[in-house]
Amino acid sequence: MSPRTERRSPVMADVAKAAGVSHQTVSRVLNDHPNVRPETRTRVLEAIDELGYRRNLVARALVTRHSRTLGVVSFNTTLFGPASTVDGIEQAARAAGYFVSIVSLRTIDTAGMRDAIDYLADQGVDGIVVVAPQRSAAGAFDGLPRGMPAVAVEGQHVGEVSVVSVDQANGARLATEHLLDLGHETVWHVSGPSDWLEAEGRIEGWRTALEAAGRTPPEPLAGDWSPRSGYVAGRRLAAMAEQVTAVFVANDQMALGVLRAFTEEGVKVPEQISIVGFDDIPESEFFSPPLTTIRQDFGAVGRGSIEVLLRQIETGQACERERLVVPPRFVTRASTSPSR
Amino acid sequence: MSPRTERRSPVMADVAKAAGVSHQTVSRVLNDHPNVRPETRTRVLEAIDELGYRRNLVARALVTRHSRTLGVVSFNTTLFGPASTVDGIEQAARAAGYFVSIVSLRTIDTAGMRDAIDYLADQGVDGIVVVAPQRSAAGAFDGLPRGMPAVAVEGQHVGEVSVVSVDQANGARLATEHLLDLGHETVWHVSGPSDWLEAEGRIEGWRTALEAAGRTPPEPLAGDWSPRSGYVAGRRLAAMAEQVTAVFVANDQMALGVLRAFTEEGVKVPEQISIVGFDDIPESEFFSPPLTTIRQDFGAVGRGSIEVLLRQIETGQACERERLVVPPRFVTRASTSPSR
DNA sequence: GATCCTGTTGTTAACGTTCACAGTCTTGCC
DNA sequence: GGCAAGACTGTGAACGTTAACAACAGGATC
Repeated sequence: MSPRTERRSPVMADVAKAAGVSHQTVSRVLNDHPNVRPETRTRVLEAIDELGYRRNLVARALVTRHSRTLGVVSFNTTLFGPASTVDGIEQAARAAGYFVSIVSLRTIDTAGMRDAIDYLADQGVDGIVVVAPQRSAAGAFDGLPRGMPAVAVEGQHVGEVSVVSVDQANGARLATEHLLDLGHETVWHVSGPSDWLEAEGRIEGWRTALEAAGRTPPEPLAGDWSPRSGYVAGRRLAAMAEQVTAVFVANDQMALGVLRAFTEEGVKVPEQISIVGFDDIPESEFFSPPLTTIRQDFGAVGRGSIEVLLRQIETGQACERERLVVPPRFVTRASTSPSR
Repeated sequence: MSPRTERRSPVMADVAKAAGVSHQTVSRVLNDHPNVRPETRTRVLEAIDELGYRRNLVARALVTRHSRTLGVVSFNTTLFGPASTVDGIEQAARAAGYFVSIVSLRTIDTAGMRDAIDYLADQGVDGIVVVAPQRSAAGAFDGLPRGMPAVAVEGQHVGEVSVVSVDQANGARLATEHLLDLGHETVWHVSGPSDWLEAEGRIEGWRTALEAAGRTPPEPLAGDWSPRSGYVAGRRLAAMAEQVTAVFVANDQMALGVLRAFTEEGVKVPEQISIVGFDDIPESEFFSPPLTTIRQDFGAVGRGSIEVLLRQIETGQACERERLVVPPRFVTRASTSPSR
């Protein structure tokens, strides 16, 4: 093997020599500086093309102190919601010319979150998006390196960080009012786990809507987002089928479990009991019956978070905390009907 | 603001000065070199702690030519399968001390794949995992920078790259044989889109099993993985309910659509028609009826791909292409019954 | 007592880019 | 023709780390 055959990839100096200019001129061409003679520019471009030169972004990051990489800390990207949010983040970031480095946590706790943030900060990310849907994740931002731009998605508005989220309470209100409008006396609720902010918001919206209509909210049944927990709640609701005519379930997966329990117990939906879900996962339309639900625009949340974060990065982290709220949308299908 | 209050983060030289050693000794401590006196080591460690020093990984990457970052190119990480695979990849990579940079494509074509790979290569990743489930993605590896370690997940065994995948054909065989064992005369198939390798593998396994049993495979109904396409296929199958007693559907989402169509048409599952799905998504257990299906261990695929990739990276990309096959598992529930 | 090894430390030079500044060459204008 | 202003280009020094090598001590070996 001659050194020629296995030579390593060309650097800026090689291009410079090939084009008969200085490395700095090559740099200028690459960075679109105005003051380069068109003729010189094409000569450099040709040399780049011929040598197959690719700029070394690591070296660039070292001197500019910008890696053009964004960090994302998320929780269980296997779930539809987080997966869609992260997808939206990734698309938006790439469109803006940023790479995305992801850490997906198995469990949420302050320590794990901090480790994840540290890990990303070490890598030299320019900013961090934290999908922090749990109350217990709040402390994570204390460990943020000073001056590191950050955005919380579905998190609390604490400390200095901006927050992007869906208006959970409003979505829940929409669902509950829809059921009340159909003439139901009251609306039961299968909730998400208590330390999740989304679960809280939905409980709040549901409760508010009931109280505004002069009804006393029944005790919510607690689930954990999984179809199984919905199934368990569904069994309990089926046992009280005499008093229950309408249920607002905090997500579509649990709604599926509720539907399954009702089917097993011979409870007819929507004839006996009406159900509204939350999320609008792709499957919901094909449940039996097709599920009326509240759609969250996860993509918009992802895009919004990148928008806020980039504004922070590009304006030199002006620490004005923003709050971006994405409205949910009511999607009507066949799982609700007027009260008998 | 005095320069003291807004001083920037300390570098190795600062630690060295504080500990009264050279920066090289600090480097040695950080990299666990053997030849450092224990006393010196603790002194350095104390200085690091006191100054809150964090090593600059970008500078390190520049000189070592290793970024400890792995690139992942995937397709629509919103779907359960890809999302789970990517999650497995991320977990395994992080456990091995690697960052993960992700590009999620909207559509799969050779050009898009190449761009994605180039993009990641520019960033200086140490290796690339390509989730390339479509035939049309095959050409993407030609654009791979020479010497860049790479692994294809669910891809074809072409060129020089290693492949990690689930044994689709075997899973389909399991499903089909199960239905034949129940006494069904033949098994119909709702397939995935034709250019997907997984779809092909499942068709192949289904066909093989039927032929081995001396049956002539009926024409498969083509779907696109979505519940809606399953619904469309389901309507057609319901119209032929006289001849159809068993259906193998190429994924659980389409199976949901089929179930919905059957429900609308009054076709009873499993009494009239038995159904087997593929994937075992978390929802399947709560379909009506709960779906018998083939479980894919996406996590194992993700972990396996990282294992193969790291072996390639650490042994200096010895270009021996490996082939790792993850076996699927049959999960029996309530959507199948003996032939009437 | 000289020699050699080995453990420990320091010095200098990369890595490949951008930034700051200093040139040189036009061009236009008096 | 002289001169300033602008366009264009080059030179040197960062950025913060690791690699290569040199230097020095102290003990073992002959």
